[in-house]
Amino acid sequence: MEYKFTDIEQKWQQQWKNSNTYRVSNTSSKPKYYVLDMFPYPSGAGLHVGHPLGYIASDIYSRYKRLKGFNVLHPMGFDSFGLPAEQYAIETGQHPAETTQKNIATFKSQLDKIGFCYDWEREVRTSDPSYYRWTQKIFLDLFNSYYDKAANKAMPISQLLAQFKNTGNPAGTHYAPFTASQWNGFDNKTQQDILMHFRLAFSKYGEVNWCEALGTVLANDEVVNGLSERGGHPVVKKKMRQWYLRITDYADRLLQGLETVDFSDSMKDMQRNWIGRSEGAEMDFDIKDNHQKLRVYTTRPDTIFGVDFMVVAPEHELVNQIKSASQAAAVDEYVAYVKSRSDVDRMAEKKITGCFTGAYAINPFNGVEIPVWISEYVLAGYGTGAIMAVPCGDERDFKFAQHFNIPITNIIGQHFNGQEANPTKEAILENSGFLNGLLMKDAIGTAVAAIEQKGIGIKKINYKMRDAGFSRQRYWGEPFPITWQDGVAQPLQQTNLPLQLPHVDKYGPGPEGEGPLANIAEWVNSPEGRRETSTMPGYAGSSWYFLRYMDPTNTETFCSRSASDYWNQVDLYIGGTEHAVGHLLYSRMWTKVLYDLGYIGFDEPFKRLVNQGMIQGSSRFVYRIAGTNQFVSAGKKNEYDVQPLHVDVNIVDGVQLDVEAFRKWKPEFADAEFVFEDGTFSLSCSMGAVKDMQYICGVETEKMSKSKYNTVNPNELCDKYGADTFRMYEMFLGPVEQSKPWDTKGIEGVHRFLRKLWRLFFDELKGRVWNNDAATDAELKILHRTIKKIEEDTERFSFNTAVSTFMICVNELADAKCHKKEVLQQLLILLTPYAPHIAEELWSQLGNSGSILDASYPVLNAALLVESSKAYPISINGKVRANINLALDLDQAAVEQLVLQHEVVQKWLEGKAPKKIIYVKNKMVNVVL
RNA sequence: ACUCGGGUGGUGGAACUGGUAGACACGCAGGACUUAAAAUCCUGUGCUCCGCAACGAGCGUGUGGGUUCAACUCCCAUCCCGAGUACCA
Repeated sequence: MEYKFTDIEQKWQQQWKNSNTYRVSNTSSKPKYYVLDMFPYPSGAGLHVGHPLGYIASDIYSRYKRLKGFNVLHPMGFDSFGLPAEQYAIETGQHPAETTQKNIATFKSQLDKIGFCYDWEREVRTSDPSYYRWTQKIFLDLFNSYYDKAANKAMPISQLLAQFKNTGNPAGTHYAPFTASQWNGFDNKTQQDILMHFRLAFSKYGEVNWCEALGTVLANDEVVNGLSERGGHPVVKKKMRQWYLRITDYADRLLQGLETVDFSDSMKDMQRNWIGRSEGAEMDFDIKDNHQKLRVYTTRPDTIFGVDFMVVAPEHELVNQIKSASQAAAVDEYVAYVKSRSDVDRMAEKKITGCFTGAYAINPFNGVEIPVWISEYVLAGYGTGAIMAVPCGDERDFKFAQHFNIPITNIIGQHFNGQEANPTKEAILENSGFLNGLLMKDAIGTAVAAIEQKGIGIKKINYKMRDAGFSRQRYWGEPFPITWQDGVAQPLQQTNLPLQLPHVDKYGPGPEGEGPLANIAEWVNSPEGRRETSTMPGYAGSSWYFLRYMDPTNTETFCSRSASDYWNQVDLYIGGTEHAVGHLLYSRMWTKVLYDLGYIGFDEPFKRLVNQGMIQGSSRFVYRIAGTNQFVSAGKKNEYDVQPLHVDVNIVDGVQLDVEAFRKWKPEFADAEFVFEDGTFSLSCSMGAVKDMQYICGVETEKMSKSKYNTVNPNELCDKYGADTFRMYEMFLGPVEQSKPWDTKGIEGVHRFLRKLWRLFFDELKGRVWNNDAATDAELKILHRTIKKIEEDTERFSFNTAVSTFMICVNELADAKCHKKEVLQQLLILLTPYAPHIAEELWSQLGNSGSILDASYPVLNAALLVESSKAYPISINGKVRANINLALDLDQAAVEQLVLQHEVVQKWLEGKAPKKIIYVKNKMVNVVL
């Protein structure tokens, strides 16, 4: 009986489906465990071998946890709203709903082929109205909430409204103060406009990243180097009315929350950098001969006496009010120049530019007059849009001063060499008035105190992170449940949700930069007013999907409190690093809001995050002699004028090209001729493969993509070797977290292992070979060593070494000719998470009924691993020279005595006594001469 | 430039708290079975040297130094690769 993996896998996949093996209940006496994959965007290309890496890892862990007695939630769904589907729709004339439907079907069939244990009854799709009605509902919650700074949490906006009515807005908030009577005197529009400044989801005119080619606004993290992340189109700044999420109010909690979760250091670091918290002070400088004050932000108030000039962002509103008559023309010209420069220009050439405004600020501590400049290196959007420049301590300020010949004041003595700025905090201050003699890092506090005491500034914390843009001028996304009446946003009643996306035939942009929805008059003009025509961004639906899996069919709420209380946080979340600052920050924020509003009982969504590495493609090249249909082997390519062409990796064995397959690959290569590695030449006529005539391809590691012909379809590997082999091979390739190029070559080794395992049970000739004999101690030792190692490896996500452990175990059992059920049965349970199909099959062949997933996990008998004595290496001065057999219960003194009697040790000692003998229990003995 | 990872055989990678570096697998070489192939099995495989051989010696984890009886592992310096951020005051 041989290992017929195709039959076995089909049989069990069907069996699992029929008996609902993977259905999960929300009521169980078992402890819960929630394993989640970042759900995929169902693109038209289907899965390639890179995608399932994380899914296999999570599947292994889920099955392992289930065997260990947990009630495991392991769902899957689709992030099915988004730009590519819409782009594809425009290109092919199909509706995104149709293509999405088709793509999801392909994805699901591919996933099922690998044998994942998803509970498909919990599947979610973000583009389903039954799903996005809740995305819209949560949006309304965001819209109807504000961040209460005192309580440090989100509260219903009705509370704020009551406060405005009764006591007004006190001084010190981000909005100008007003009294209750003032508030009550405002008309509705004014009141609503003010409330808009507090809502967590709010609308305002703002500079946005506008991408002309895509016809939409992009979030900061969707823009890379001034180009769109998708497609690489230029992005410009544009003023538009947009929706935003007030994520900046959560900056501190997003930062603090990182302390409570188990993410990798680099992941936490990326989030910290993105949030970009900095502590400093804001202070006002009087402008000479002018009533204006210039407010700057600095993290180094200790350097206040080293300020040689001020720099204001060119867009700053103060510029026009303070520029002197003589400098006005130059300032206007410079501002025009800056406006003409796009982000791409700025990135490409960073040169020092600027213009003196003619105005002077007064240093409040010594009355010195400081020239005020404008320059594009100061950003309008950060801090106050103005800085105090300290050239001896800041590199950019220094270069600016040098470029414009501004004299530099040295306040750090020898620490400043005049050649470059020194940003140290360890210097003793000089030329610094009341700060003289203080260490800079101590002077920061002193300076802030003085600033606050003078009433010219306050301590201030700033963040790099901006509020998140939340609207897109696109069709394929969630419509906003908002209508506009006389410039006031009106939320839709919750009972009217979902607000369904209308069907359109044309996806072209609407007028004035609006989205395609603006073209549908009957939709835009609703009885309640004019509908919002933009849609929500891709991250809306993915910010809360992990909650919906807990209670996927609830029609009363997005997720009942009892369900979210039971499943609680995602215990293990697996996905790529590319979502470090996008999805992960947004979903963390949404979770905090839902927690603040009392919908859920936890404020961090993901307890532990594991980032799987990217599997890159390993491309193969053939070299065509320019202008001919002749191809040169890699080793000879330098002798000709060649043009490298990507060749399908699936017709290359390692690096050796299958010449016949190549001729059949594309019609243009049908009569290709070859110059082989040994220099021999082939004729175009078909000829049998001659052994020594090898065509060697070039190799390069690149991103996996169809156009590079380096994609490998998991379906084909499953057909050829079986899903179990495929799963184990993906794991065997290396650590899950590591990126690595795909190489199909080694898959044979894993396949051989599974066949060898099969032969422990069945022999091709003899048939059944497993038996019911009692296992020997030696055999049980092999088993229990494996139990121990597999458990350790699985727990710490070291799946590659776990696969090795299985191989060693099977090799040892085969060598020992051990075919005993007592041992094999336990081994199968260990193997189940990794190779579920073959484990199920052999489990039932051994005469067990029911799924192996309901078997009890083997218990380690540690006593079986203990040896009575052990061979220890003896090293002399760190170098191993001999071995000695020692009983395990010996103490240091007894070991020393035995070691000294050892003939090799005596030879080295030459009659002298050793300095000391080190005995590391269970490891080794070292003699120091 | 800054921050975070990472450099181990021909290749992918093991070595968990410092304790016999190179597990396991691929590849390669040789052999058995076979008319032959496939499949399977066995042996060898870091480098260098000595020898017919058993055996033995030396060198080896990017590079240079240090701590230690003992370093892939810890410390200092330096080079290279990858990821992220990019005028954030």
